[in-house]
Amino acid sequence: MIYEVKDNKILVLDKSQFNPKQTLECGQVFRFGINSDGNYFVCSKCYRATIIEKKDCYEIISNNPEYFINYFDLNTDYNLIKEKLKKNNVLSPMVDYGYGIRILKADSEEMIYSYIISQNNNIKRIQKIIEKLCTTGDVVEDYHAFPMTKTLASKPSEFFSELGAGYRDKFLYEASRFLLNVDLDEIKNKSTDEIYNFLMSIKGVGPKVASCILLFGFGRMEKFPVDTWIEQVYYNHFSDEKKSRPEIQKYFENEFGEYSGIAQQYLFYYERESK
DNA sequence: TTCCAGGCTATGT
DNA sequence: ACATAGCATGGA
Repeated sequence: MIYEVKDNKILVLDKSQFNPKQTLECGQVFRFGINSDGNYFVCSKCYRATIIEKKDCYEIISNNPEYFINYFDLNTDYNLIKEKLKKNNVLSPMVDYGYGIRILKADSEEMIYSYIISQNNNIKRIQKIIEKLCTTGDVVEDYHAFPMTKTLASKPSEFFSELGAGYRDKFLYEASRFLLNVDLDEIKNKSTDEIYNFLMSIKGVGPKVASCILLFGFGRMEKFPVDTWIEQVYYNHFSDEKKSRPEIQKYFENEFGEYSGIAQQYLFYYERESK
C-alpha cells in the first residue's frame, strides 16, 4: 500500500484499504479509543499512535512511526487479498462492508494477557480490565505502557484479584510466572502448530484464545478463531448444519486458506456492526 | 430476574 | 474422543 513517512507522521495515501474505525472497532486489540477531537488512538506495547482523517489520506502520528508501519501492516496490499476472498459469494459483500480492515501486528506477550482476559467476556469490560492492568506499566508521556512480564510476575495475587477480572485472575497470575521463563522471540520462529501447542499449555488458553494470539500476536493469518459471534455468522449465513466450534474453525480455514484470519475479521465486523 | 459476553477447566460418559 | 456444569463480573 502507498504511504509516506515524514518525521513522526505516516501519510496513508490509500483510503480504499485503511480505515481506523473498522480496524480498531473489531476487537483485535483493546487499548484504543476516540480522543475529544474525534480521532482514534491506539496504544501498543510502550507506543501510541493517533490517526487523523484528511480529505485524501490518513495521518498516523506516533512516537515510533517505524513500529506502526509494521503494526498496521502497511507493506501488505489488502486490495489483492480482498479480491481473492471475494470469490466467496457470502463473504464478498462483507469484505465491501469492512473494506478498510487490516490485521494488526500486535505484541505477542500483550496478546497473551489480553486474550486470557477476553474469554467469556465482553469487549467493553475487557478494555476496562486491561486499562487497570496497565496502571502498573511504565509511564510514557501521559499514558501507561502495557506492563512487561517481569513487572507482572513481581505482583502478588492480590493485584490480579483487584483487576475486576473475575475467575480469570488466577490465569493471569499463573501466566505471568510461566512466561517469566519463556523466550517468546525464540518461539516466534517456530511453526504455527508448535506455537499453538505452546499457547495451549498456558492455563486459561484454549483453542479460540490460542488462535487469536496466533493471528494478532504472531502474524499467523491462516488461523480462524471461532467465538460466539462467528458461530452466529456460520448459522446465519453459511449453513444450518450443526457443528462444534472446532469443526466450524476447520470448515472456514479450509474455505479461506492462508487468508482465513482476514476473512474472519470481515465476518466478525459485519456481524457485530449489523446487529 | 435472567441472559450474555472474542471460552476454558474439570469432570463426567 | 465428545458432552456439559460451573465459573466472576457487569450491562442489557
